[in-house]
Amino acid sequence: MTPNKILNLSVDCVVFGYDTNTKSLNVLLIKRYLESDTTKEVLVDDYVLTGYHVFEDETLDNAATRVLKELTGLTNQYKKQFKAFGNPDRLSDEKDLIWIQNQEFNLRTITIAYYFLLKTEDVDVQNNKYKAKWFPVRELPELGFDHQQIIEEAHDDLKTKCLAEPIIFELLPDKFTINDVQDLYESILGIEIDNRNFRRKLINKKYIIPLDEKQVGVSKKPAQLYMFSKDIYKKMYHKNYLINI
Amino acid sequence: MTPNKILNLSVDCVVFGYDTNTKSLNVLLIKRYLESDTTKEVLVDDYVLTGYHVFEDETLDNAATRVLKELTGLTNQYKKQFKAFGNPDRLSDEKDLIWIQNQEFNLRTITIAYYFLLKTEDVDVQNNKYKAKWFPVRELPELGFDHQQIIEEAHDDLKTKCLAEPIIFELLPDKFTINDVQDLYESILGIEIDNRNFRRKLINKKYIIPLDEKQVGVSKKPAQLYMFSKDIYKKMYHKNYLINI
DNA sequence: TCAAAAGTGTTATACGTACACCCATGA
DNA sequence: TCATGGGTGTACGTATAACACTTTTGA
Repeated sequence: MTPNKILNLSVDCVVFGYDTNTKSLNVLLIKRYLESDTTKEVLVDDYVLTGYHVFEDETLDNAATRVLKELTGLTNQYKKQFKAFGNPDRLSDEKDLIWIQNQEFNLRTITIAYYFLLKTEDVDVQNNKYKAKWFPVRELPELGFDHQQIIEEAHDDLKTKCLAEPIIFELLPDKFTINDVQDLYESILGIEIDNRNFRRKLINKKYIIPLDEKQVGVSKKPAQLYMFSKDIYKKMYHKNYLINI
Repeated sequence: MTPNKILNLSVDCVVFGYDTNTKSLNVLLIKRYLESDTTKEVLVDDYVLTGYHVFEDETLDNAATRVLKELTGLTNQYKKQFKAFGNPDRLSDEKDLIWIQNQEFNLRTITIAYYFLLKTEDVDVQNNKYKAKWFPVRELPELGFDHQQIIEEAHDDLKTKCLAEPIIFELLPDKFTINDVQDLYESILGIEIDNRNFRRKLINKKYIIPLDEKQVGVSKKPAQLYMFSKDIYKKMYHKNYLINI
């Protein structure tokens, strides 16, 4: 027996992935396609976030985790609930109405939006049953519902958050170069950073640990690899109340 | 005709007020009291946040604004949606079940939590029909539902937010002293701040404007009054991407 | 004149910012 | 040997942190 869905409540997941090769911060989206049975006219052809109803006996966090697992097979990724979206007209665009008309879906549905951080290459998009596809966060396709807005707000939250907490490492492989970290910050924030200053800053952190390893398989001078120690970070961490207004 | 309530969806409002006299950051709470008709035994005796169902045709933000106005008469206060709370067991404490048994209320209700910033003295608690009362945020009474947790998370969000944005002035009168601002930061953050350093820092901001006025009616040396200019702040503001991990 | 709170200055240190060239490597 | 990206050092200015006494005022 399947659990009961709460018909007016869903979670939507903004899945951020970073591709160290293309240096691109990506969002994972699902294809939405529908054509008329009779005229073959294309009725819906765009992308949406992955999401689903919350079940009656399930926490919001668990619903988001379940949805991510269903799409990617992944569990234990960094997850943050960042905003609820529930305007009465958020599903009332014409193609959205066509899309949901045959589904058990309340027109006034509130969605609790989460974002997840992972590595683009951890998801097998080739064999994905939802035809999930990565899009650079600054080159999004046409999006259904209010998902454009949801992604923008997730990205804004991520921008703020990555300045204050070491969540950047959730998007990187365990072993990374200093330039990987810089490239990732530049992707997220949309800015350029001075390499010398950034490098010095990062290397001085005790929780950025140089490994006895260098890159392999690169066609140029291989770079020094580092890892991030969450343990050392936690031990060293003390909240500073710097008023910055 | 009254609009239809969405029975499994509510907003709850954490109303923060600052009392410059007692130098106390307060939360506005509503009395909950019920005794048995037969035995006169006290069944429920505690406090809760102000909140209400969202109406079918209403945005979440408007629902929160409506609830604040209903309780305080105030509109146009600083407002932030900071988290949704929707665990299946969040209303299942015994006294909560007693309290809601005669109400049109779904046991699995999701609440969208907001906080508001205002001045304690702007609310007339003497004649308040809900018996609203201010409590210092560090001396809260017994609370119903999951409202203790909601207040704590609101307070955490406020702590972070007041370091990065000039929302502190939403809690102060239009004319304030430098020490008022310091006291308020100390109340919110629960820390002590060096007066000389704080004073210099604030006075150097161009949007903190000294007035040709001093305090009146104080029994000691009257302090210089200042105001905050949101216009100048906005003009001067440029986002700095200081990585602070 | 006294109690209370307002207001004031200096120094050392850390951090951010600006800036240009050499080096190591694999192809 | 060359093209590519990795890696390095200095100087300056600004902001923070630590620290204690004098001044002004109303009562």
